[in-house]
Amino acid sequence: MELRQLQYTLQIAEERNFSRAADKLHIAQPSLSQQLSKLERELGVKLFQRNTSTVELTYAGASFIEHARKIMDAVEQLRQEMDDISQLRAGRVVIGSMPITGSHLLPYVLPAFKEAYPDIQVALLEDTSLNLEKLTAGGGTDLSLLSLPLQEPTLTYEPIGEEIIDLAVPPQHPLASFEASPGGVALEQLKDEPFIVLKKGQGFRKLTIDLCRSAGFEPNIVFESNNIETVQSLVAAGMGITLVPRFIARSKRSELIPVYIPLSSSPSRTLVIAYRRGRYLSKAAEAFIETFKSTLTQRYSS
Amino acid sequence: MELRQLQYTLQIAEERNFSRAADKLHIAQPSLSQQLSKLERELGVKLFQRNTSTVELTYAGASFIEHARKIMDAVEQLRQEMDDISQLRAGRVVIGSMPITGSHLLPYVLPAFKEAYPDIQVALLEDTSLNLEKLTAGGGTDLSLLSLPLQEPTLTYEPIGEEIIDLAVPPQHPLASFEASPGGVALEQLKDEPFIVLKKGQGFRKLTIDLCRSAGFEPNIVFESNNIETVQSLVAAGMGITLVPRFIARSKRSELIPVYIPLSSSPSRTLVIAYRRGRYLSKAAEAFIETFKSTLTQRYSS
DNA sequence: ATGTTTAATAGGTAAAACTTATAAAGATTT
DNA sequence: AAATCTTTATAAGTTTTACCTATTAAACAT
Repeated sequence: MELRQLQYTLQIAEERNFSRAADKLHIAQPSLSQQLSKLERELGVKLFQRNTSTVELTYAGASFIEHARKIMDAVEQLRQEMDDISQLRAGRVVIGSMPITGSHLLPYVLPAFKEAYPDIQVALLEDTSLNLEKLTAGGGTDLSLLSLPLQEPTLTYEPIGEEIIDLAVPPQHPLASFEASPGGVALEQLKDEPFIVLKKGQGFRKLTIDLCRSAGFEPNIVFESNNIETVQSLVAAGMGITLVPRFIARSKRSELIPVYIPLSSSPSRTLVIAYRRGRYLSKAAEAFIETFKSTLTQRYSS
Repeated sequence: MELRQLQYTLQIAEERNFSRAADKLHIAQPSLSQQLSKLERELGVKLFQRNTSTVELTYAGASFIEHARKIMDAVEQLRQEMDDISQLRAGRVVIGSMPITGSHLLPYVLPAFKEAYPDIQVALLEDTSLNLEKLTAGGGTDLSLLSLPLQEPTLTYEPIGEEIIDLAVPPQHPLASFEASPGGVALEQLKDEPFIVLKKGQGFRKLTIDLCRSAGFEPNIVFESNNIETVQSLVAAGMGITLVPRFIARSKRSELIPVYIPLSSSPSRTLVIAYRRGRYLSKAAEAFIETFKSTLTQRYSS
């Protein structure tokens, strides 16, 4: 039994005439006779009582078309669904992000994506960089927002932007006067300052420490937190200083606002969307990357 | 899209391995790869994320097999239904019969048929011979129980039995003494008797009159009824005499019982099952004819 | 490193679905 | 009543396609 045969049978039942049905099906009439005969032989049942003048359904035929209609409907539904997915009218992307990036970048990207592809589900998953890499490598997420360098060799990535890293100090701090300074502050000036940083496992902690080391000193860590917001609040309260990605500063609206000062060396981190090397990227995932890139350049390049 | 491809895809999804799936499908592995590729190309969607070591469903693939399973189930159901019909485990026969035959023959046939083919619906339709012929010729019934000769030329028939015609007289009638007589009574002896017959349109009325005429007299009709039972009751009550098909006499159990006497010429009528000439007979209808014949010979031939 | 197992590709064959041409049977028209 | 039109079925030939075997390329295990 073939779908073609179901379709042919339905058409014959509708037209009650082989020649007309064949025309509508864009095949020659003999093909139709052949296919129906073959089907009837296979089923062991006559579907139509026919002679040269009339074509009418048998009991078996009536039962057949009833079922056949349901089947063809289901096939049409399947086809429609596949078409929706390929046209990005449906789908699902699981995205992993670091808490820092997730809360400060995605709020701009997700609405744009939802508008462009309203029927694609987006699932969000926050974790530390290290865990995200493992998850993505194992297929737990389709994409992850990370910053270079990556540890997992099975991951590949697309860069989506450079993020300048600024210094954050308490308002009453001597360096606070450099806020508007075009040159900014040199990292070396911070070697005796008390540092507040993120806890281990978070990518940005490692970046902060690496920057200090490359400036020739080991940072004096006086406090650690899992939350970059907490870190900033502590800084604003005068507990110490820290480095922060610039994107985060902008969205800070709370009571305790530190002073953000550019660093003279303009250090930066590269944000990437990482995914499994060699793995097929779903169209939904591809669309997400595209939206992400265009949204960010639109927002931050100007 | 082909049913074959749905089946193949389901098998791959089950095995998550092309070679093993190909084995189970009894095809070579390259065929499976080809068919899946072709399907994916047609749909514009990758169904499986695969490399040499792993085969896993994509989002689209998961959605596909969900639909595909339903479709294959429906196809299986259709196949089963057609098989049931061809194996006579389902179907429907519409049978027409004359009131005489219907009430006296079918009660023996229908139970046997129901037992042999419990899931075939039987619809019964009683009418006069003439109307039945028209109905059957027009497709209103699949089969009709009639007696020869038929008027409609588009009908053909299968004989199912000869039915002897007896004379029925009141118990106090002079001829009643011939009840046990081996030779019976000659039709000619009835030429001055008052006849009670069926009304016009009923086949047996015509037969009765024709028999009298061929015996050389016109019957003296003193009463007419649509119902053979009424006719017999009137005879038993002494209102006149009549001719009756022998099968009917046997089932008479009421108060008013006429005396049945064989006729010396042993006239008979041929009962037939009639159906449209050249028309495809459903297996259910064929089965009914078969059951009818075997039931009657079993009952009356001994 | 080597051997094994995986899916994909290439080339050839056989099945089958399609085509055109024609026949047979009813219905319709002259 | 003969002829014509219209219907489905059959025959023969062509094209498409699903399949096979052989082979390749990549990943994994030993």
